[in-house]
Amino acid sequence: MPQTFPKSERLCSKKILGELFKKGSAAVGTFYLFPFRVLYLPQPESSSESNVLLPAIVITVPKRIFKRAVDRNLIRRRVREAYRLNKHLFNPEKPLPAYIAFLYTAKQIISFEEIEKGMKLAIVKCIMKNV
RNA sequence: AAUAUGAGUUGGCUUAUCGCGUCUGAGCUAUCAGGCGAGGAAAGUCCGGGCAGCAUGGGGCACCCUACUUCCUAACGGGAAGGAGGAUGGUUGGGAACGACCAUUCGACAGCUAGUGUCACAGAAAAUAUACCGCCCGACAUUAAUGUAUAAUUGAUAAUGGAAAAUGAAUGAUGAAGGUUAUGCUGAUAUUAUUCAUUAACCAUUAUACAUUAUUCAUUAAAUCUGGUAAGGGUGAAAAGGUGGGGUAAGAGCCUACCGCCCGACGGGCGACCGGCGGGGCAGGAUAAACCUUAGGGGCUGAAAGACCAAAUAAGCGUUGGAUGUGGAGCGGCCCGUUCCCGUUCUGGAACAAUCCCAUCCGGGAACGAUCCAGAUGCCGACGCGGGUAGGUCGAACGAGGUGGCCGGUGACGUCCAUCCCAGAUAAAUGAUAGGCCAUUCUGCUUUUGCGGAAGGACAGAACCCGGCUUAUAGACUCGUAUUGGGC
Repeated sequence: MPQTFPKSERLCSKKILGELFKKGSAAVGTFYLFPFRVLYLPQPESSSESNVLLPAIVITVPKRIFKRAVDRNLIRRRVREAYRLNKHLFNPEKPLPAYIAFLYTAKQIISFEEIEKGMKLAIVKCIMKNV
């Protein structure tokens, strides 16, 4: 699996984002794992012919905690890098979630090693839950 | 050299791997190769402009902004040069008040002499120069004190003289009761006269010093009144031009010299302004970042502007098809429909009945219908237009552009020439890992040099674009100034 991160793996549609963050939706699965809070949506049944696609993800860093844009940029880039280097953990033969949101919830900037460790655990847990 | 301070420049470098955005070229389906890829502030969003849409006849009011002069600029609240002023330091003139020169530096610097308002606390007083305190002349004769003079009075002391009264004594006189034998004698007590002594109120005279009272005069103080004052009142951010001299009852630009201030014309400067000259005794406290006045400027909204393409979808429009249905011409057989006639029933009316009239249902009879033409309405369907959602394209990366040079200008800046293309995303690219170097901090060994180890790299992330301003900024470098130390 290539370690690329093209546009198709980034969640940009406002509609889907609204669906993902809609409060109380039964379709959205959620769990907490330091330093993330993860939201995900399963694949719709109708589009079963394109099941080889990897999920589209979105990363958020709260502005309320990190006031400066530099800090938010740094965290987002580290999280994205951790996902890019570890997304091979997703087994294409098993059903994958379609959309994932990683919400960064730590109160301070943590190092790349810790983020990578958390990301690995989060991906594994995501697969387990989705099955 | 160090330190402080001001101004300016810079704002870690590099290699490899894996990635990201964009452009170009191959492929034209995977993909591959190459180029480029955050800042001086990208920040705050405080000014100004480009650009875009909307609005808009002219003028005025309101509101907002600007405010020494000249210049630069597309424009500005920005910048440059200058003017006046302030602060600090130095030199210097003067008796002082106050100046002159030099260096550094600061600042929104039109107008309180258009009008209105405000001025806490302190202070006599914060704008009316009066009240108050104070100072001075005068009046009044009031009070008090002192002094002088005169007069009176009272008291004290001393001396002299007199003396009521009291007490005592002496000498007389009278002499009751009682006693006694008794004319007589005695006779307490009492009364009284005289004399003396003591005490002594009191009186008179003289002397002494003092006191009191009254009057006269003088001085002082206090009070009252009239007037003159603005020198003084030490508080305050700010006190009614300042200093010296004269002057005065006390004072005062009241007078005078100097300083300051105001006015005038003259000369210099594009101008702000400056210079000397002449005149004026001097009015005008501060505050306009109070309202306000004067002069100049400002249409409103911002790229989430705006333009375009366009699945979906509502209204609407056009073409066309279908069924329904209207009118005319025309044909004619049934069902059926329409029309007319007859009968019956029912309703209503003619006051009631009869009868008649109107409309309706039912039954019977007669006539019409094919087809063609006309214009219109509603329904259903198809296609197209329209509309604009999801989405996409443009706006949007060649520009008041950068760099270098000549020339002009004190300078900001401008003309010209050469050269370069230097981020362009849209849930939003610049990251991760590993290594080396650089600088910093801590630390071990080491006399230093040096050899190691650890930490970790200032402020901070483009979003339509420019010109500014403001704010943040570790460290390094350059220049100026000041102080200190050292050397020549």
